[in-house]
Amino acid sequence: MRYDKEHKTQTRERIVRNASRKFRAEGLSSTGVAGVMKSSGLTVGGFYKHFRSKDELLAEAIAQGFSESDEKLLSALENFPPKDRWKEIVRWYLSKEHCEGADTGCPVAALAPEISRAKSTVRKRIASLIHQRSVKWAEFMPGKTATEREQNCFVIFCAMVGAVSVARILMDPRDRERVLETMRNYLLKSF
Amino acid sequence: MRYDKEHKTQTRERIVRNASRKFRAEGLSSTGVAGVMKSSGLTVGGFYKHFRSKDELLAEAIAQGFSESDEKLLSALENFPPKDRWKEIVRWYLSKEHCEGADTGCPVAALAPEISRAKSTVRKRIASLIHQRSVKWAEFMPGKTATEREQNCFVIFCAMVGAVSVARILMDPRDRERVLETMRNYLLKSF
DNA sequence: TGTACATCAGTGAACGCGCGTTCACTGATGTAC
DNA sequence: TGTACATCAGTGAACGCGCGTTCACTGATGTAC
Repeated sequence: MRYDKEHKTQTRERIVRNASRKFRAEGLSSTGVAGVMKSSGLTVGGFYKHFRSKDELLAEAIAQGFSESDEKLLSALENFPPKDRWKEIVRWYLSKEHCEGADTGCPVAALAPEISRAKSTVRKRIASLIHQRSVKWAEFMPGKTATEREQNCFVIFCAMVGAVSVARILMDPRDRERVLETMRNYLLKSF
Repeated sequence: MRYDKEHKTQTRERIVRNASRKFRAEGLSSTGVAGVMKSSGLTVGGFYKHFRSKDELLAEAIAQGFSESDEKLLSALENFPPKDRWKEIVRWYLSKEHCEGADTGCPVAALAPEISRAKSTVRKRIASLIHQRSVKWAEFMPGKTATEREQNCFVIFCAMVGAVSVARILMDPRDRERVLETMRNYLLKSF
């Protein structure tokens, strides 16, 4: 073979990583296959040596976005005592950095309505990822019982998704910060 | 003239109304000018007798979506005593009907991330509509002072946007209903 | 009252462009002899 | 050790298609004379 054994795997991962950012930054239908390949230093033709279709890339890129943003979050959480960890999730999710860095942030806040219009194979996979993450996050959440933590997890998660989605529409940075701050204060004092 | 004086205005309004639904149902970049004209019983060519560009239609269609869904909501509110009106807003926004009828529902829940990627002329106009509506809704919201009501309005609005956005991704109707119900119960008991 | 002309909402073909996908090809390497 | 061949990640041109936009045209009507 022309390249070492791991070369293809690495190229594929690079494509997925770049696609993941492009999708979150520019949206699902505005991001093209050619652009993704170019941003990975490749040409269009090679795409189908790695993926069967754009939809296959889509699903993997969003999955990558979940694990990427989760990894960043969960490793930052280690420095906090278990009881305060949910507060740290709230602070990170509703931070100026996350609001401004859609390309490296939560795929749900960046793409929710477009995902709900995607092919059901894609939708199904993302729905299951949301579920998985919700279970993972629930253990950090406030609440006495597991059910309570799970419910609070969904409430807090959805509330944050909405706040970031709305904040990102606003043009004035001060307006954006006000939306984030209002939600942050509210959530932190309510649980 | 070929048509009566009001004909052109009526046609334009019809195009905006149809576009408004199509945008909310299919997304901003997936909805084409030709499709909008066809759904209004017209052909592409005539579009530019009414609008300077797709972006001009976009802004007006989203504005139309706001006033349409607000009108429906506010008229339903008249049957409830002022103190309970915010609860009715929550019940409507988090209803199964609203979740399933994106095309006639709140444009923010249906389009937030795509709006935040739109041209700044469009974004600016929508941001101001969100602001206006927030002021209008605030008077129904719980809270002792105007500031408190305004803040609660943003918290409740964002939380609902997130819940509907997330619910719409899920494929199982029971999962969707669970997300909506959890948020509904939470908001109604928290203010 | 009758005729010629102006108006203008709407038509439908055409424009260049970018899309997702296909395909014959390249060329550096590993393998067989 | 040296040569011929197979492999296969990546290339780049081409495919049909739908997009936003333009434009010469139509044809029913109102207006001028």
